[in-house]
Amino acid sequence: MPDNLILNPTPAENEIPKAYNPSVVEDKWYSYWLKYNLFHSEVDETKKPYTVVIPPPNVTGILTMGHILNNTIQDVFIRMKRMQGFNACWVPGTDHASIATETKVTAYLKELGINKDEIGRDEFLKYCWEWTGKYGGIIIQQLKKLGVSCDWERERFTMDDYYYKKVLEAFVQLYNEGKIYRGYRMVNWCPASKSAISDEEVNYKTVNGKLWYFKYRVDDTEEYITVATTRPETMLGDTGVAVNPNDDRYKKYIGKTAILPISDREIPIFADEYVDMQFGTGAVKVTPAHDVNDYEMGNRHKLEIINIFNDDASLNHNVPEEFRGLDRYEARKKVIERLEEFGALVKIEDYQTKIGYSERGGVPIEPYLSEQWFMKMDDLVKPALEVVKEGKIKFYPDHWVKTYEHWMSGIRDWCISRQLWWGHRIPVWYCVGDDHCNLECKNPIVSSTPPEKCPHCGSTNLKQDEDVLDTWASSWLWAYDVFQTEEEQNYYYPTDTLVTAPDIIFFWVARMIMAGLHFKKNIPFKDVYFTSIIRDLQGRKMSKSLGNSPDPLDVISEYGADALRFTVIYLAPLGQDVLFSSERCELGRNFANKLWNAGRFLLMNLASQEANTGKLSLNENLADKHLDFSDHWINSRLNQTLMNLNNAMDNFEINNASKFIYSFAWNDFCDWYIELAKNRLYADDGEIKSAVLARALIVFENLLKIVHPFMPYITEELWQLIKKRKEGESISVSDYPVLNKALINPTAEKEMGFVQDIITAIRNIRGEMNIPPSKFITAYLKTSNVKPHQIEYIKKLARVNQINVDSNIQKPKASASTVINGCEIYVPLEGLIDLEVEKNRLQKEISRLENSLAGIEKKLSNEKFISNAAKDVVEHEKAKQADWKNNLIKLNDILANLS
RNA sequence: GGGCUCUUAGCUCAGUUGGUUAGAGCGUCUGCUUGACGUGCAGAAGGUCAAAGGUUCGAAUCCUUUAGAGCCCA
Repeated sequence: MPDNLILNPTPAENEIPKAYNPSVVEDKWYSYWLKYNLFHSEVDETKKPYTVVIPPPNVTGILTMGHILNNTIQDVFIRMKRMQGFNACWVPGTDHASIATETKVTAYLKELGINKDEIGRDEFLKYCWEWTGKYGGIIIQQLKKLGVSCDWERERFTMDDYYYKKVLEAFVQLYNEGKIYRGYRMVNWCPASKSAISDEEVNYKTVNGKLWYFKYRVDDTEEYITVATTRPETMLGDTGVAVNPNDDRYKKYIGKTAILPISDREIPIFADEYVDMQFGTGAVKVTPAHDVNDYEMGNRHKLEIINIFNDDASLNHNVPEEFRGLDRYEARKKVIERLEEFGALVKIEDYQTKIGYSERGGVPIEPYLSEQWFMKMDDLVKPALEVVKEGKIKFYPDHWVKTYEHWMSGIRDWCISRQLWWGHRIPVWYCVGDDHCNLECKNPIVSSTPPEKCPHCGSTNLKQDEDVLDTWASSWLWAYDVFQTEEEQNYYYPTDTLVTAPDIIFFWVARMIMAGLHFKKNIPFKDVYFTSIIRDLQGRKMSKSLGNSPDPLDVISEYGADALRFTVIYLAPLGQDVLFSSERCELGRNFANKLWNAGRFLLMNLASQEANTGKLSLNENLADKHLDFSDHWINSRLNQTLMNLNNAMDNFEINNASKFIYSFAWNDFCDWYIELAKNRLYADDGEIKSAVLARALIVFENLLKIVHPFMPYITEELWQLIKKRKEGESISVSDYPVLNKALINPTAEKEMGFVQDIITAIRNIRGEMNIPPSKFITAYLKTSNVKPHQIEYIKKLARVNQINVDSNIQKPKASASTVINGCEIYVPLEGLIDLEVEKNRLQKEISRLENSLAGIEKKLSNEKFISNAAKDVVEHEKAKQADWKNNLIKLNDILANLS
């Protein structure tokens, strides 16, 4: 129990606005939290850490609704744990986003008429840093508006010196372990960014394309062999024609050569099992340099490999003059024209095909042969798969485990080099050499610091690899290298919860698990929460190009950060997409306003009490005095809510948690408890008044605390208003309410339920009979169960000025009636009652009861039910049957005597 | 083609291991300036739980099939 409540001297009734105004409150408290450094964490062996690392947004990106959801969820976890006494540490930061940033800077320079290649690497990187400096802070500032409680002293960037070094060291270690190698392979080439990309960065789309049929003349004959292709332009690089060895149509051509039109090249016709006899004509053109399958066939049959593309997918010098320099789609048209002229175009069919697009560049990728760095996946994958299978790392929702397993089982080596400049430059040097070079000088020199000379020949003429690492090959160390000392890593790692969007499960989550297990010999996090995807009301993904994404900052200024936070959580069930529009934030705004007004009501009473008593303090000891069933009931509801809330949070059902809180605050506390409390607050006994108010304030403070992780600003404001706090105190570091199961009180809940049912029943009659709220009525309760102290509440809330209770009461004439748990309720309505309306009302209730009873009687007359069902289920059904029967008899009686 | 998810009130969704008269928010209708709140209060209407079959004393819930929607991977 805290010290005596000291009245906040400031709030007079007229100073508390009727509606909550977030804009004046939010900035005030955010600066306050930062001023007192409430979100900073230091190693403290006496406290248990709770660690979260932010999924680092692109440094030059701007805040999206996805970030809002993601970061609100993280903040709910971290704030709750902080209040629960954990050493909560949330590390924020940003990602350099190699391709995305470089693309933006390149485009910007182009506008200025500057060509990246002309200014060179160093100059270009200066522009990148300038760009980062200019736009890099924006998303961080936006996040602060959301009210997130990150430890800003720990803000990290993947290009920070420390982190940069760690990325290189990881590369060197893996190289020395033989897990990184260089190879000339076919990769996914993005012609827009002129770089290789990984398999995961390719998105396949179904497009309506064509299938073109060409005929190539078979050498030394007048016969032709017809092939089908979706990519005519690649025929310029054809070096063979393949057929299935079992295909009788083509057996006679195997071993002969075909004459490639346009280029006039002689290419072999050969047999390979890979060829699908059903596809097209059963004969396929083979372009080893530009198709993965063709490449493999080319290797098997030692075909010539002719690369026909430049790095921007225009055609190179390996094609006839007239095609050189053409873009691949221009070239396609021209090839088709030429073939048609030669009479080699047989036919064109519509054909649906899947085309891989570069996630970043947005253009179709090109299978392209080039020298790249690869990381072997086999050894890294095995342990990473195990920890998830064994449940050491848990996914929420858990169906992602299957997706993860599926991907991990089919993963190929990871292409980690990118032909870009912005990023972690591959720590490999090559000896350019001089006269003293020997054979070993051909080996790359791999070192996290620049070598001074070639270890083999001593030459200082070294050249660093031009490429940078895939961004994910840096951010996969995020879970621990954001901590910069061994002590910190030992304390904060493994982290606890990762909250991230499911679309980066492979890019990032899987790779962090691999890195954590490999480099730190421990999992990077225990629980992974995969967020919903935010869509618009039509169910479309929010995207810039569609323009269907509201600017979160606009939403915040219109509705308030708390409203936005609460709304997205309330709307986002685990594993389910969310259909969002900013108007939906009315839900959160209204809830904030409800809390505000509940607080306002209590504060007004506090102020008036202060005026009456002249006392500056409210004795909180009175909170245990003059208790009645409604007090036991609200404590029961509070603790039941805490239990539900804890369970929901333990299972990462965060939106359920928000619903429990919402319903407790609105339905239990505001609609019933405060309304009931008014009776005693307006009574004459000063001590009772104080007791009720003190109690209500305690419940309210607990309510504020459980709302706080969801709505930090308004709860801080109210928490500061209801009681004088010391400078630097904050609800965000106050003690979280602890569940007291002993206060969950079935008796009080039952008693309250009965009172609520009676009140609702009378209100129902009032509504049906069109009795205006201003008119007070008389009611009769035929029962012996209603206790005197309940009657005052019923009178107040049902707007009844006189209640007569007796087990032998006679039904007054011309009254509306109903039966609640055996209690007959009569409302005399002389002159007001419409007999027909009343008859219908009763009849409706009777037939509803009859239906229910019929069902239950069928059940109970079934011997198998009696013998098979659990005892308590049978008992329960029997009790229901008795109750309903009783009610039904009474209702029928009332109906029969209606007059 | 393989895998995963979904289909419950007009809309968006809850519904724990099968056992309540299937719930909430929004929307709709009716009434209301009831000394916190009209961003509100009170009341009401609205559902054969996608379809069919099966298991069971009992199915929105478990199983099978079908139809439709979406996502991921090839």
